[in-house]
This record gives sequence, structure tokens and C-alpha cells, in this order.
Amino acid sequence: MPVPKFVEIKQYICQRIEAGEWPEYSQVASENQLAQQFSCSRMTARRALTELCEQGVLMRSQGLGTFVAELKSQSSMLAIRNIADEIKERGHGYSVQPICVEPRLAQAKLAVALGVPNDTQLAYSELVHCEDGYPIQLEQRFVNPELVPDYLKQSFESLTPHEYLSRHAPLTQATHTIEAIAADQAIAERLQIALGEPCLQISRRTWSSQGVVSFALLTHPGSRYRLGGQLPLHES
Amino acid sequence: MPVPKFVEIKQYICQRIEAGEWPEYSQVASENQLAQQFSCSRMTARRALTELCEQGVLMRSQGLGTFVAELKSQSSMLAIRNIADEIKERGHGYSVQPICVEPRLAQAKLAVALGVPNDTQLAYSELVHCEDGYPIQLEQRFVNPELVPDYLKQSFESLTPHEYLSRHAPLTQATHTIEAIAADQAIAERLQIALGEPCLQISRRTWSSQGVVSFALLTHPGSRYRLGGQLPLHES
DNA sequence: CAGAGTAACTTGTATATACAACCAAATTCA
DNA sequence: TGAATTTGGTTGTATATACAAGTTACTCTG
Repeated sequence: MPVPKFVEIKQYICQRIEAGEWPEYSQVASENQLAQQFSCSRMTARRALTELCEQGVLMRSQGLGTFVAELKSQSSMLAIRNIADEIKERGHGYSVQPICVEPRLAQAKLAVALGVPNDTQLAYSELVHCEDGYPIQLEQRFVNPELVPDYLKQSFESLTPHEYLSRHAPLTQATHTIEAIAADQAIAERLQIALGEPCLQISRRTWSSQGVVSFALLTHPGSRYRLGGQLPLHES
Repeated sequence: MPVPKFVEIKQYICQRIEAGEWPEYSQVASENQLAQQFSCSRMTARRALTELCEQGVLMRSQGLGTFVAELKSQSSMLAIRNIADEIKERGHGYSVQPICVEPRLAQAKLAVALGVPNDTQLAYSELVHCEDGYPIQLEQRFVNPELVPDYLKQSFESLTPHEYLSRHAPLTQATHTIEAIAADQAIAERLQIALGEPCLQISRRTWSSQGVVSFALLTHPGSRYRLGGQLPLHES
């Protein structure tokens, strides 16, 4: 058996929810019911529910039952990672819609962000990442080609930043800035939302020991996306 | 017994780590050893270890053992911290405008979020934090008074969540969710922005080994606030 | 009718056990 | 010596069971 039983149960529950059979805030099958249905012990069913609670898919309360939490895509804030992996991990369909790939010259703010002289030639690309057909991230990235190693240059257009950076420099780091913005004309069009709708915009500056490799704007529709994570509290 | 046994074990482990007896990357007692030491079953000891792994305090690997995780590795975004300190650090003027402090009963979603029975009395407070006179954060927090230690109860209204939690339990953690929302009437009024303006809303669930201590909504006007930080890139 | 009590159901904690999967070091064998 | 095997310890999954604790709805009683 390749997949553990509690994973099987988790998948079953997710499918019911995604199919709309178990809507938001509705009560899901109880631990005993699931145990009977999957002919497993209650502890195994319980584990499936527990993990889904931790993932924010379900909510439980003693004596009452287990319920479907709000349905919004959520990703871990600790590791802002490849959105394709995340979507696949949720068991949803992933697709990309390339908008354009073209050279652009670094100007003003962009040149500063990347730490290059003005009019340096950058590789610009624009992609829309979709979850089950719905656009969920608009990615606009500027790459400094000089910092991309030669052996990756040929394939680099087809690689996600994660892919080529992880092959390139294991010690690559990124600085993220998160902002709430109102969708402008371009964003609204790409993400198929209304003009002015709130969006979560992440600016990612990726840098290795060589310098800033890329600058990317990742824009998510606020109505469809949130960012979650478990963090230690710090003082000062 | 007021405290469950697995919580007791968690606390024991945390104390050892905080006392420096179990340094970074050192192997901690195995499940069987802990079970013997606390005269409990292996599954109970295992649960304590599992939860500490999820919190990032420990790391496990099959066949090898359980180890103390890095205690640093938290960057500024990871430490969503006291906004007063941040503002002062920027050299700006900080002021607070208290809106209300009142008891409230936990209902439905809130009860689930805090993990308390329905109609539990919570301490609710609402504050507006200002930078140079401009409102920059609306804080709405619900605290479970039972989990606030006695010696902090008198002063707890005047303390920020950070202050009293850091005095209380060094290993307190929080789960954050970040969303882009449109300002409703109440928010717009408090933050002096237009209705529908995009806002960055952080939901913070703070929990210690005792349970969920507080739930807070921190709302920032998108036009005036951003969240930054440096994160390692993760793959898969 | 109002209220207390009870029954049925839920999740929460805990135990004891079994076997699988994995790792490292010791042992055995060629 | 060097490679394969065994052994003991570790975590991972799963079962069956028991009782505690919280919620709801029904029933009984005054």
C-alpha cells in the first residue's frame, strides 16, 4: 500500500469539499462515521481530521463536531515557494498562461532594485498561474541574465525561478515585501477581477552572493488567496 | 489533572531546551525513553514530540531520532512584531487611540478559533495605532483570560500581546494569515480611509502550550503599509 | 409550562500493542 | 581486508479499547 490510510481519508474529505458536497461551515462526517466507512479505527480517521484542521481546511470543537472552514487557497508564509507545487499539492489542476517574454531595459526604480546600471538589459516575462482554470497569480519578473549561469541559459525561460535558482545556488535568498493594492487595469485584466479589487502583492527580490538575480511581482486576487503560516513570536 | 500529560512533556522538553541543557542539533530523549520517564505510553510521548516538530522546535527523522531544531532562523517577516517598536525604530511618532475594552462572549467562528466552548467570556479590545498621527493599524483582539497568568492579569489591559506573552512563555507561537480585503464601514472609519480601499489584514492566533491565548485582527491601510522580510527559498 | 435531569452523540486524552520502515554500527563471511 | 548480513534502536502507521468532557435534544418532574 503506497499511500497511508489516513492520507486516503484526507483526500476523500478534500474531494467532497471541492465537489461542493460539503459546503463551507457544514458539518463533516464524524470520526466514528469515517472509521466505519473506511473500515479503520477511530484513531486513524481522527488523524486525518486533525491534520486537515491544522492545514486550515476544517475546524473542530469538542462536543459539537467537525466543520468545513472557509474555502480560500492558502500557502505557507514561511516558505514562499513555487505556486505550481502548491496547487498540485492541494490536488488541484495547475496551468500556466504565458503572456510575454521580451527584453527590457532597467530604468530608475527597477535598476535600483536589481542593483544594476541604468539601461542594463533584463529579461522580462509575464505569466498567469491558474488553479483549476482560475487565475490565481500574476507573475511579472525581471531577471539579470548576467547572473544566470551559462548552463542554465538555454532552458531558463522554461524554468520557474525556483527551479533554476535551486539548481544554481543553494544559498540563494529572497527578500519579500507584501502589500495590499487595488487592481489596476492590467492586473484586473490578467486576473479576471474587477478594477479596484484588493490584491495581495508580493515583491520578491532574489539574490545570491553574486548580487540581485531577479525581481518579481507576484499578485494574487484577495478574494481567492491568502497567505498563512506558523511563526514564532519575537520581541523587539 | 488540569494539564494533559502530553502538554506536561512538551513543557519539560521546552524547559530543557531553554535552559540550554539540550543545545541546537542535539538529540533529545527518544519516544520510549520519555514514555518510561513520565510513565506513560509511547503514543503520548510521541504526541508531545510531534507537536513540537510542527511548531518547529524539534526535527525528526525516521530511524535516526529527534533533534533540537535551530533556534534562530526567524527573519523580520517571521517576527510580526510590536508595531509600536517598529514605528519608533523608524524614528516616527507613535500614539495609540483606545476605542473600547469590553467583555464579549465567544460565538461560533471565534469559539472555534480560540478552541473554547461557546459563550466563554473573552476580553475584547480595540485599538488604533498611529504613526505621526495617521492611523496605521486597527487592532481587534480577543483574549482568553484563563490562559493569562495571574501575575499579569492586573496589567494585562495595558500590555500589548507581545509584551505579556513574552513575559509569560518564551516559546509562545502564533499562526498568521494574511489577506487583502476591502475596507468596510467600520475599518474605513477607524483608519480614516475610503470605503473599499484595499487593506492588509493579518489574523493572528497566538498559542502557548496551554492552548490558544488570543485571536487578533490587525488591519493596515494598503496605501500606507507594507510588510517586509527576508526568507530562505524552499523547494517542493 | 418551566426547569432539571438524562440520553445520545460529538471530540479529547490515554493506554497497550503490533508490525513496518529506516538507520547505524557491529558482526559475519568470503 | 572488504563486502554482505545481522542486530538493536529509532520513528511511522495502525488497531482496539476506555473513559473524560462538551453539546444538543429529549424526557421527566414539579
